[in-house]
Amino acid sequence: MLKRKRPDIARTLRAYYDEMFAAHGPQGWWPGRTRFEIIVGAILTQNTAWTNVERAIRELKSAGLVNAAAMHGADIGVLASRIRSAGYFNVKARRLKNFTTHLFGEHGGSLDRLFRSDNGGLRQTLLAINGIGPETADSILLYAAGRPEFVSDAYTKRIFSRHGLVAGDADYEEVKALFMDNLPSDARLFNEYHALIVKTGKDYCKSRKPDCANCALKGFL
DNA sequence: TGCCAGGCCGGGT
DNA sequence: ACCCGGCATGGC
Repeated sequence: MLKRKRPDIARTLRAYYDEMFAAHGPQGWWPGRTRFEIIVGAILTQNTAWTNVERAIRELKSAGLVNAAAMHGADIGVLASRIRSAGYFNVKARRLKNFTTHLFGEHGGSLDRLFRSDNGGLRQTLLAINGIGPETADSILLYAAGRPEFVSDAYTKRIFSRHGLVAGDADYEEVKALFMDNLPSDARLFNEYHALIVKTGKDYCKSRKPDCANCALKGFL
């Protein structure tokens, strides 16, 4: 069913964006130099603090492994030991390999070719790779491929459900749709918006309890 | 000292 | 279609 764009929601989302941007300024995302590094970071940061990911990427770089060919050829045990600081290192080493296996198996190792390919949708292609779920796929699409896909995450759901804009039990696609349906399809806007949400979310509330007394909800926006 | 961090998968109901 | 346990390090 096609949802009509609601002007009031659109204005509210804009106001939140403006408020966060005024408070924090441009975030300069994604924190990574190359498209491949962005993809690696997107996988490594799954349920993990970014500071731990930074160290893991440094370790990979010092071994010359932050490029598709080198990572594809690397021993999975070596990979795991290098990304140890990011946690779940055995799982994530496999996920990195799953990605490069697809990249070389289907696109000759070329990100350009992967991003150009559109057999049934690039998002579906990414989601079919074991270890790439909706948030990781959208992060790759937005920050590496430059496509206008809004990235949702735990912060987004927490903040915007507390503000009554999505249901507390909304799933990933539902939260994403709030933004996709009510904002212009603009990769630069989506880029900055998600980054600002993460920045804000980190200070938003230390507790996950909806009735947390220390929650900054009252002072937010 | 426990709780939390920019999820996702696989097996069970 | 949900629900849950597992995966693991480092910071506060």
